[in-house]
Amino acid sequence: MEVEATTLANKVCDRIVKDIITGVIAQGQKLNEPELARTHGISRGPLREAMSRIEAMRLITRVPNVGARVVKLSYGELLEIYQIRETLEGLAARLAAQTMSVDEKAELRLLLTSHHKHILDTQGRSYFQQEGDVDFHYRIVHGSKNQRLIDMLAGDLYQLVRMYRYQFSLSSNRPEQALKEHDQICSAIEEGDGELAEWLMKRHINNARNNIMLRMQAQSDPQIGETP
Amino acid sequence: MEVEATTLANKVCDRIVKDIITGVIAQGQKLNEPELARTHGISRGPLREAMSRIEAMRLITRVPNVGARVVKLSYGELLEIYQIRETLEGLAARLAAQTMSVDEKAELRLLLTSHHKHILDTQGRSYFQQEGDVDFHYRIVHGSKNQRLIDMLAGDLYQLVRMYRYQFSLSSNRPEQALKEHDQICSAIEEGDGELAEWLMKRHINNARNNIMLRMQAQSDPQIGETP
DNA sequence: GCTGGCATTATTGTCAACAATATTAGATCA
DNA sequence: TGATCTAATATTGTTGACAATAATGCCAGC
Repeated sequence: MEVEATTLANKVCDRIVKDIITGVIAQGQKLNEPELARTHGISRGPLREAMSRIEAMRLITRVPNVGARVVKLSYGELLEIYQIRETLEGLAARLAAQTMSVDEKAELRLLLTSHHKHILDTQGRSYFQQEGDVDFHYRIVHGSKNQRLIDMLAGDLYQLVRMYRYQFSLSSNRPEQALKEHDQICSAIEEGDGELAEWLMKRHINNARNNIMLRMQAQSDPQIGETP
Repeated sequence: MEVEATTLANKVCDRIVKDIITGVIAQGQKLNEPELARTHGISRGPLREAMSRIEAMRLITRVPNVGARVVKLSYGELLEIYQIRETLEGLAARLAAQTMSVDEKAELRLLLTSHHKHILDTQGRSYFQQEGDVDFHYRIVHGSKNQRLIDMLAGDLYQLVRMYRYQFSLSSNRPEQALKEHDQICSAIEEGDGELAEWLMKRHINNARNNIMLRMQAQSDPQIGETP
């Protein structure tokens, strides 16, 4: 695998994105250019380029002559994202069932067995299962072989999902159920049944959404909807 | 409508995007920063910001320390885009049927009648019908009220579609048929039948795709697939 | 005491020069 | 003649300073 050969703007971009996703830079917070530049030890030029990229993935919003702020997560936007993920990942599953090679299918199945073992080992501690979930979806998306679809799902959209998971602590509380659904999807893909894979994936994401919505309402998050 | 209050980078970004879409800057062409900056009468700073934005909408690709090139359109990528449009605009149609106000529905119907009149007037000259098609889809997308969906479809993806239409001269050669399909979709939306609207929209885009693919194969485009 | 306008400050937008990397041209050698 | 290394050139990446715009604080007037 290739290593470096990148630009300052790229590196700082990655670091800032990470800080936003993990909440080091809070929602709605203003980004001060000189300060940020100093923090990361670079000049404002590359920093602004990094910010342009972050703006493009909609993690910050920029107003000319005013500045940039981190986006605010909201219940409604999470709903929007899940609606889109449902259709798009459904498509990905259908394409994956049609185009994945036998090797790829075998690896996908292998991933599931390792998840199964992991759930048995940890008995419900679900943090790693969350990453496993990510992994499973990630592979199917890439299995679609549709580069633009891959970029959309594994790029910007996925960053947002990660941000919600981090900041709202939305790790799955139903790992066994999720794994069962993954298993069904995997089987459909193995059999090359695109229609079924699509339907199962859409239901899977819909279940995840309902689960998350219930829990978000339960904690009736105080940091949402304010205008400081 | 608000007017200016924007930045140099924004304006130049729009101009370059337009040049790329219309083919003034050709596919695969290298973008020379000093030259481009001079052409537009600005410095390299804002130009690079503009290029970052254009890169984000995937009209150019950038390699660190090497430079930026305009993307090359290909048969395969057009297929990818239409696959995505089919699912995403299908979703938009369903949501639109569920959430559009009576006023919005009335305006949509009005748009169709004006298109109908226009087709009768021009007797098949389809260029304006193409823009009309854009208009129709545009309104439905916005009628979905899903901001992220709107950004995805009316933003980057749509620019690409425009680029293909310009450079491959892919205006519709079946305006009457398209109008009929629009009419069906509009009716479904008026009745609030989301499922039907989604199904009709997907079929509509699928038809458009098949039509375009046939014509692209017919002209057996020479500029596709080369690696100069 | 509050509001409106003005001066000050801070922040963003833009520029031109410098540094680092890649590309090209030429020369040397097999 | 062809290939390879090297020097010259061009292009990209980065920096710090300057200009323009917005945010802040102060003062006068009601």
